[in-house]
Amino acid sequence: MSSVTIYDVAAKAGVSIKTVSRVMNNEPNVRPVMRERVLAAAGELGYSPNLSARSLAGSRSFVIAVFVDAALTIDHWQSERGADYLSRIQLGATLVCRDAGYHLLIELIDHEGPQVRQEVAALLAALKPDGVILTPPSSDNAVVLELLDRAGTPYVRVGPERAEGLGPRVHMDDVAAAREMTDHLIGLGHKRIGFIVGEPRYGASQARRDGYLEAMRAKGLSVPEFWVRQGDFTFQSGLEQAKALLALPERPTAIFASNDDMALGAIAAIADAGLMTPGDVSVAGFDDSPSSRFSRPQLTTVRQPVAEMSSVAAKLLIERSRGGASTERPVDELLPFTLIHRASTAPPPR
Amino acid sequence: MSSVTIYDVAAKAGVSIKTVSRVMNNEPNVRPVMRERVLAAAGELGYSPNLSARSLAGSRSFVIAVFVDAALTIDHWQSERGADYLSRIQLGATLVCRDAGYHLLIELIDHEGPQVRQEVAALLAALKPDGVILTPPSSDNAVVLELLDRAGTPYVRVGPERAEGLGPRVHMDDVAAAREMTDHLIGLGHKRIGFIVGEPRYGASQARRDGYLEAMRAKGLSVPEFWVRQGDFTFQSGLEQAKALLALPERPTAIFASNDDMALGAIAAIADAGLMTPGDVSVAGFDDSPSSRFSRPQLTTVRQPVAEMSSVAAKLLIERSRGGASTERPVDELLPFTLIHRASTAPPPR
DNA sequence: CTGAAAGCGCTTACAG
DNA sequence: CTGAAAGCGCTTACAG
Repeated sequence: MSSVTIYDVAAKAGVSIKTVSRVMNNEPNVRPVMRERVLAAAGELGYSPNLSARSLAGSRSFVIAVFVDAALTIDHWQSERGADYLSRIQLGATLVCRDAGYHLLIELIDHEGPQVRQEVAALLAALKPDGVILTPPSSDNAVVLELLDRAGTPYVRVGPERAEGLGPRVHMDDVAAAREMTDHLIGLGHKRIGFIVGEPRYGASQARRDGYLEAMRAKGLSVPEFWVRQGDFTFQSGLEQAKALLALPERPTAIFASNDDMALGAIAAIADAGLMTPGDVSVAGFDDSPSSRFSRPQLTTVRQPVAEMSSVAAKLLIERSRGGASTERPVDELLPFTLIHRASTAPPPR
Repeated sequence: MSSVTIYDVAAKAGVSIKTVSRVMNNEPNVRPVMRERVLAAAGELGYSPNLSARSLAGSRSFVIAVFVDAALTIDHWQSERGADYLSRIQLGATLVCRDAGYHLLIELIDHEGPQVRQEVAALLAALKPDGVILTPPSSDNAVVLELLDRAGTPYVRVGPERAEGLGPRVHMDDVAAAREMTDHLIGLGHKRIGFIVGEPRYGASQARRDGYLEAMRAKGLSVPEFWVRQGDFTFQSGLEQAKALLALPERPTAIFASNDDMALGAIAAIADAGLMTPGDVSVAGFDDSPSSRFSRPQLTTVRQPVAEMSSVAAKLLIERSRGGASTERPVDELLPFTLIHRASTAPPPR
């Protein structure tokens, strides 16, 4: 089917294509009468401007891209652990884009190896997105940032590990969140609190461990090395590391797993050991994932503003794409986390 | 930054832009020497063809769109139930698209109300995707199908409710899967098996109920009306409906919930009633969602080939986009499901 | 096997 | 407030 073009609308409305263009883009300097005529013609013909033509002729592509790490995402998907983080990123950004007439493209990027440079450069050249939302570990990747700068493509770093000076960022304070959760456990009376560290490729893993250590030290509680166990964000690793913690001569009365999947693994390990959560051992998680609510007991955890972060990122990029390089002040949005108190944490036994 | 165009490559290689175009598109009739020269020039300049220009000039856009229901998806996302189905659809299609140099666009469609027609038409006109993957309930939406046909946009219906004659489809047999799961329970010795129906807007809900009823009847087991409870695919509805089943004078010895979230709700209800799963009551689910593995006991469930369906759909569309309207035989791919036997089902007590 | 010309459907920059 | 011309970076259809 041959589609309706700007020429058809112009002919029907009896104006030039430039006037149609003005109306479609809400530009000023069109008499209301003209505007009405064009709108009517467009409506009758079912006209919708061709995105490729707009993109080629103009300076905007109406596309926002999200960069996610290919290996981690595929691994996450294929291990059937779900992809809650990516889902939330998508939710936040999609809704904003949709309202603004933009389209969201999720792009898998291979961050390891020498082909990053070429892959990202090709993507930017081919797509010419109006903006890119960078998720960890893209948010901190020097090559990606350099190529974006060089291409002049605006971007927002979501939840980056490294601080300012590297371009706009939207993030939350993982250190403070882990500290508050640890304080919550200490406040309940726990002194022996084990910690399960996450996948080292994510900067958040270190941040959460640091928050835990800070809180413990601030309260004068010593942290033997063997209380801090290396996990990888999977249920299985949570189960194994919790088992190791429970086997200690003086076993912890609480386990803080730095994500929910590992926390659920810890609860399973506690049950396997014939113990109760939280009666014998309290468990805290991090993420507020869907399964944190399905577990029994329901998990005490930290809600990250993931959808909010990507929503803010998308808004910033769309604003910028519309207004030209409007706000040149450095963007550094810190969004609040929330401690979700549920049933898996309680005072220690006795 | 001004980008590298086909003219730059042609100049550097000392050929016409048409030859560069031939090389970039792997077209025949280029001498190996020329090909090498062009490739070298393109490599040195870091050339990547502009997608908008290709799309505007040519007959392909290198974009595959996925239509998902806006209301259901937003609801799913915001209720923090995760979006496992969409994640799997994305996994399957993204990987295929990526390998083929295509881009995947997830588009939220409002299926209710009068604006569907305009919204979908505008989307197709603006994007001109090379193909559309329809997920339920888009797969069965008459307006969507009509507009796609009219626009001449190839599509594949994933998991449609209605049968042949409506365009290519890739699906699984929900009725057979529910029948087999019911047979599994009957085979364990259960005779009183309650069923929790899913959200009625999804065709799969009816299919699964039908499978359950067929299996029961085939074995000569009567199904009192109050054994079949209406849920809505949420944990909460599973909990409530299971509670109702457990309150029956002759309570069922098994509950078949037609998705995993409801099955987890049922397990919770059983625990709340001071009973054991599967010791007192067996529970079967449907979906093989991530949380089905995190639950205790782990859930016996049905694994749907969701990623495989979307992967097949993407392959079909890309093939078609490449080869012209190649295979004109009606596509009707039936993909196999798998019963996953885990710990939540066992013989009835006694 | 290779290339010159025309055109895809818009926006930009300019003129009036 | 409105429009005619040029051009965005490719592919198509044709000629040689």
